[in-house]
Amino acid sequence: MTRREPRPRERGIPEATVARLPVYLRALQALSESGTPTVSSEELASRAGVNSAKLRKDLSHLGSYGTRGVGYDVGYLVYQISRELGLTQDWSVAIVGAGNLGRALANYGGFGTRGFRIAALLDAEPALVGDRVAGLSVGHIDTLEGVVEAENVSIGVIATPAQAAQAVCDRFVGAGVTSVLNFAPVVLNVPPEVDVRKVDLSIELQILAFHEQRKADGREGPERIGTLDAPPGPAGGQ
Amino acid sequence: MTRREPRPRERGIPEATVARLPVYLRALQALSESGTPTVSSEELASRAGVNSAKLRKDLSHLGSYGTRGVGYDVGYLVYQISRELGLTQDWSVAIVGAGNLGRALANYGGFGTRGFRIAALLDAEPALVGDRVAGLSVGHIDTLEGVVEAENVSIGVIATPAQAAQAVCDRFVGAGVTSVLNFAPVVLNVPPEVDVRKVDLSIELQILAFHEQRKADGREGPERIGTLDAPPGPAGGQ
DNA sequence: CCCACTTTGTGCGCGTGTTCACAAGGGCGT
DNA sequence: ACGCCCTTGTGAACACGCGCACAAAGTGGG
Repeated sequence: MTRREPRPRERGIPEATVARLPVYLRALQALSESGTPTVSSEELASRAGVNSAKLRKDLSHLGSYGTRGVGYDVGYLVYQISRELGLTQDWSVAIVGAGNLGRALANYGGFGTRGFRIAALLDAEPALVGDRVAGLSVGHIDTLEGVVEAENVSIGVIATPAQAAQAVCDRFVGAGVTSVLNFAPVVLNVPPEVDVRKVDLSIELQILAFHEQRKADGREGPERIGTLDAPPGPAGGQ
Repeated sequence: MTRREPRPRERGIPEATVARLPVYLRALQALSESGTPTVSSEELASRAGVNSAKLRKDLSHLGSYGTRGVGYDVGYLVYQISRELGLTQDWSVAIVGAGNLGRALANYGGFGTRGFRIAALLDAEPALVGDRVAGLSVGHIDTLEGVVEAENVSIGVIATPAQAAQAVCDRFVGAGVTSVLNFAPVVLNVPPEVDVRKVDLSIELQILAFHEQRKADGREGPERIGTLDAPPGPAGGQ
């Protein structure tokens, strides 16, 4: 019934590959700027921090853009990857939350790569409205729907506190936004046609802490050291 | 030879599970605060945005902490997950880069969850040194090694521009830091014993753009529309 | 004390992703 | 024009993660 199709891979590029294409693109752009005309899979893989076989398989999903015995033409690959990622057109982005994070995002060098345009930076706090950040003026959250429509915003960025995130998300969705990038530490509920990606600082830190603990355990000897281990007990916890 | 062991899963918890534990933990903490004593896998899974079978399997890696017919004791699970993630001890974190991003991170509510202590916020820019952010004073980057040693920092956060990232990383590693959280858009080179996690805004945006383009293609009709498709050509790129 | 109901814990099949290893293909020197 | 050497593209084996579906286990009511 509500069975979700495993997304029949609309045109054949695996999700894992899509996630790596931007990394390749960045490495290629650096090569391009340094005037390098061609690059081997080995070299590019090393710069992207991946295995060269994986790189070749990833690129093979886009087509046969390499030349055996030579490598890949840098400029050509940049173009092909950009096109595949949809960066040959401009995407309008609206950021909600003009705190430090929202400002950091807005200042993030033309949003890291060309292809993205910040249509608006909005906040609920009247004191912030009107501030100038990265060449644009902070708008009030109530203008969200208007901006989304007028500027044809398709990607919404949520840089608000956790409590506000779901409400902002709902407004984005209601206004027609179909992709959301969420920096707030909450799980967002959205209709299935909307894509959500989450960036969560504290989760990343906790994952690092886990591995760090592993390493520390190893160093201090594998014997269970005297953990002051009176677990709350399944009955009385909290 | 340089064959990398596939990491024999030191104590049995799959990486994918580790990445979800913090999400469960957050949901559980919310339940705990609202006074809920027990929760079923179904309910918790829904709040965490995952499948309930997956949740049960994840939790089963920590041990048998549920009660059949009842569910999980919220307080007890909070404790067990915290312990597994290493959050029952405090980790010292140093942040390099006191721009908007660094400040956003420093202000991130006691770093999202207890278990982390910001030992220092450093920057290379003399004009920023001495600023007070989130109750601490911005230090100079040259004090990095001293701080790492004195405060026993094991996790380094890089919130600098791309050009500076590798150098900062090298200093972290040289000073004995074994986990790095990198916000700069570069691939860091580190010795194998160091863990690096990357958070990259522009990559996330590009992935969203990819899917957005897919959706748009679908809407405009599946026929290849007249892409002004004169690819630079493998010969003349750049 | 037993039975019906609820919910956990997990065996299993499937799809995805990763890596090795090699055949196919193209350039370049002679 | 030929053959060597380099690098791509991919078949196949393997590892991993996911989700279904069900047996095991504990609860509460009569």
